[in-house]
Amino acid sequence: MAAETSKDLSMIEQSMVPELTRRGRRSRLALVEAAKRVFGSDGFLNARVLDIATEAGLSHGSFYTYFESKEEIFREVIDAVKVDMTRPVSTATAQEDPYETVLRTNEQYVAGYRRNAALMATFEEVCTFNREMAQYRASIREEYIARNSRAIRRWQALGLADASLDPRYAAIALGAMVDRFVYIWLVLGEELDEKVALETLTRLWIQGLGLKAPTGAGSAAVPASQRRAPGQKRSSRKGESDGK
Amino acid sequence: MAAETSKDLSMIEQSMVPELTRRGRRSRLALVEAAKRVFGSDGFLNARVLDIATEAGLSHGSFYTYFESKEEIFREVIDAVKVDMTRPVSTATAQEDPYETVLRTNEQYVAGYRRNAALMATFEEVCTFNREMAQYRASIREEYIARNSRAIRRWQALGLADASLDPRYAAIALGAMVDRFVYIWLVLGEELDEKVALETLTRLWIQGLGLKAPTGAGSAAVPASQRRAPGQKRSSRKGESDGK
Amino acid sequence: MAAETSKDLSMIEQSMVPELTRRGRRSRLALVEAAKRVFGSDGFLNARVLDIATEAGLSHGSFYTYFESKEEIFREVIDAVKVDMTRPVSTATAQEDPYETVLRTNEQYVAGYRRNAALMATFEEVCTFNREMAQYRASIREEYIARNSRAIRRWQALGLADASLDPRYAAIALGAMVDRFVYIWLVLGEELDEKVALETLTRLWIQGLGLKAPTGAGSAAVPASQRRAPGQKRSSRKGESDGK
Amino acid sequence: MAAETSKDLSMIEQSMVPELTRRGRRSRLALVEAAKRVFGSDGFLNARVLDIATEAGLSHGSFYTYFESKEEIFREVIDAVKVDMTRPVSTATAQEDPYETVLRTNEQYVAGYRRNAALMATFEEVCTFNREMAQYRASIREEYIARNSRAIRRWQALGLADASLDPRYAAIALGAMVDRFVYIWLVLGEELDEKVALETLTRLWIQGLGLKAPTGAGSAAVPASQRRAPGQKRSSRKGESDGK
DNA sequence: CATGAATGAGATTTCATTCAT
DNA sequence: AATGAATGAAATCTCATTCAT
Repeated sequence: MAAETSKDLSMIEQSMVPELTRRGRRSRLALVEAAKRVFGSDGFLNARVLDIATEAGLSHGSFYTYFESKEEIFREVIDAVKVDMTRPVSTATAQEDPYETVLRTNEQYVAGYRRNAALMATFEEVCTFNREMAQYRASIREEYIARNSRAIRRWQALGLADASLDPRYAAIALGAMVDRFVYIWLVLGEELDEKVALETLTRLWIQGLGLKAPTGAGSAAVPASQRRAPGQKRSSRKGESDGK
Repeated sequence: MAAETSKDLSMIEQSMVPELTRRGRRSRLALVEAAKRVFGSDGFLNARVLDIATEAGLSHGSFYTYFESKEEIFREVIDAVKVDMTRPVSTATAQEDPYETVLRTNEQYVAGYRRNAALMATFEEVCTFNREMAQYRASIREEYIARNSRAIRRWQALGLADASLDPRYAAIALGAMVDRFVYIWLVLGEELDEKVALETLTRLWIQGLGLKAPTGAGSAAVPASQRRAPGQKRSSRKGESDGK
Repeated sequence: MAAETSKDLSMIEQSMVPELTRRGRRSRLALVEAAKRVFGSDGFLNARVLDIATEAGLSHGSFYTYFESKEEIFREVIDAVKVDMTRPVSTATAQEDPYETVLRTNEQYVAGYRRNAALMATFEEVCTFNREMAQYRASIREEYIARNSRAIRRWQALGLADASLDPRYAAIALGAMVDRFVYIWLVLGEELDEKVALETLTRLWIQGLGLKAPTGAGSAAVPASQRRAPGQKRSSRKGESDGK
Repeated sequence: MAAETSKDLSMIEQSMVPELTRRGRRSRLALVEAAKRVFGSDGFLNARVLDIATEAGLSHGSFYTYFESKEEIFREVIDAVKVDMTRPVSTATAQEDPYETVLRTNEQYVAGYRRNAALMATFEEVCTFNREMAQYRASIREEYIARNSRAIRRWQALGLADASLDPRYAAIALGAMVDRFVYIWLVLGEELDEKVALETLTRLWIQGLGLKAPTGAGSAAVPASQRRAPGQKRSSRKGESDGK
């Protein structure tokens, strides 16, 4: 579900990049931006250092002036994604009712995910075979879980939420629901209506916890025409291999 | 959530492997079994054809007598996984109440996932970069979605479930929840108690849809001692690269 | 000075090369022979795996079927050199007088060195920057030292040799003299007369230890015409870099 | 054996470096001193221009203001070593007897070698693959040979030395002995006692030529405890590769 | 003079797949 | 059928040297 601050991987990086000239900083930045594009469209495995350098308008050897490896620049890219995803968009009013709170949070998560969908796909890719990235993602997930656990516990204490639910387990499950739903939608290309998607997720979340959702006025009615046959439509990804 | 039959990828294979001597069939089978072990412990990228052949007690080159590529044998392995996951364990009594129905289905899904956790991890890995596998998984997902959509629509028609929910969207979301939760648990190694996990998933599912769950008698209380700090513990996977 | 048996590096190798077909053995042998030629003419640093494979009539990837690295095949080449250098040419009659003994030994050493001069040069090259090779050479040297120390001690015990000399120090020094003299001669290309060279080395050795050398009948007289200005003439080495 | 003056390589350099400001001269000197340290500890191949510049407190690019290449600065370093090795330490009394003369010379050689052992190791390294350096070393060796040949011829003329020896061959051999002995000792790390080492070398030299050495009073007796198992111990060299 | 960014040649190594026996 | 030898594409990374500021 929601997003929050955490210790970034970038701390290490940032302390090591101080002494660069203006030109150097420009080149480094160009590499990072190029890496976002290349990783976003080719995935991690298919991305070549040469592609990134070329895309940045640099020679391939220059890459190594700024980064030690493809992994290192990927960490930096992902770190930027994380920062972007967790930027405190709306200073949510704490007084809102649970449904509104969850809805706002989901809206922000979707907005952030949408901005970074291609890179999130690549992040998932890397997490399947790279231990360090998997751990980084686990730490991000843990933040979400901790935050949501606290919210659930609070609602339980107020007698609003189902007390028989284990807050941590519920937080893991509901976080998984939102995260995976959005992945299916924005990465795998399942065509879904944003309004309906958000209302569905939020209502399931709220009702699942035993909280009260607003009566479904005109909420979730969707024209049948918007439903299509499933299947992957990752139009944003070019140059895919067939899995050598 | 639940599992069901579908057109297997294996159909193509099976029609192409008729003329095999007894010895040939034994070798082919040995390769598939070896591939399960190797893919399960090394992932797809790190698995080498040589390893599979050796594990099967065959020479390197013999592999290509039976399979055209690493992808092909992987498809066959995954197909076997799918068959195992969808085997109609309990012929569920249709009269059961929704909570029991969903609980049974989730139990079966977890049991199946547990039997194939290592290969499911590898399946996820491959789906991140291989279009064909991603589509295959999408088709499997679609079966689950279709089936669950129907169940939800039925419950809505009976006045049992929240009519304001779009059945397809809800089915996608709840399916994503179960699938991802189990992945976090059985693949990423989040240590969770099985009973609590199943009860949590089922209750969120049922209540999310506005159905009635049994009052949480002794259901979801978990000793705090069972909760641990998160983080990946995929002990079953050896030889992982760092993602070079 | 002299040569002798020792534990070869080859032991490890040989136990790992048993299961090769006739064709495989032929290829492997071709690689070793090619490596001798390439290392001999290009040195170690300038030799490329590709050159060796090509010289052996194989593709460059095939090299790695038989050897893990340039280092590994070099070890094998050097091991063959060592075996060739230490082959027990003449089972020297123990009764010979010291001068004759030393002369025979030096003759054999020179003969062996001459057969392997190009590779000895490369061996020296590698020993300057590779610890393992340096240690291997040190172990070979130690054999020579041990053997010569014993001989010197024996002669001292018989009252034939200067008792005030430390046998080990003398063995190191005299071994260094022969080894380096031959290197200057056969590797660096100092043009010297073989007969004079051997007599000079032997006489210095014998007299240095205080032993009796035969009166220099017609021994060491060399026409002045045979003496030329020094300077490197390593005609056998092509493709030398200028030390990039 | 001994050391002496010769035509330096540096002549060329010096004539090309006249127009340097005070600051320029300081930078250039800093580079040479830095190069001595870096070449001494890393060898030639492993030494990077970047390391030298950094060690000198200069930027990477500035190196090329003063030197055209790594080779060029190495030549200058080696030239300084040569000058240091051949500095006329003791104004030897010509009247001394041969043993004393040789002993003094060897003492000086050892002292010089000891001051420059790390760089002498690197010099040897470079000579194995760089023609120019090999020739430079050959020219230095030739000086030693010429000088010692003359000495031997003088002693033969005086009836002191074995007339059957060819002076040049003997000079080459005895020079090789001293040079290589000292290399084994000071570069390869063979642990030896200085006094015994010098007496052994000198006695072998003198007696080898048929000259009279002083009766070995307390000369070459060494406590057995000082003798250790051989093997390379080049503790002064860090960052050695394994010869990739 | 100094700087440090940019260049690019070059070599190693892996492994899926093909092929000759 | 089985074997295992042969192939070669591909990608990473290093570092001496050049160059623009």
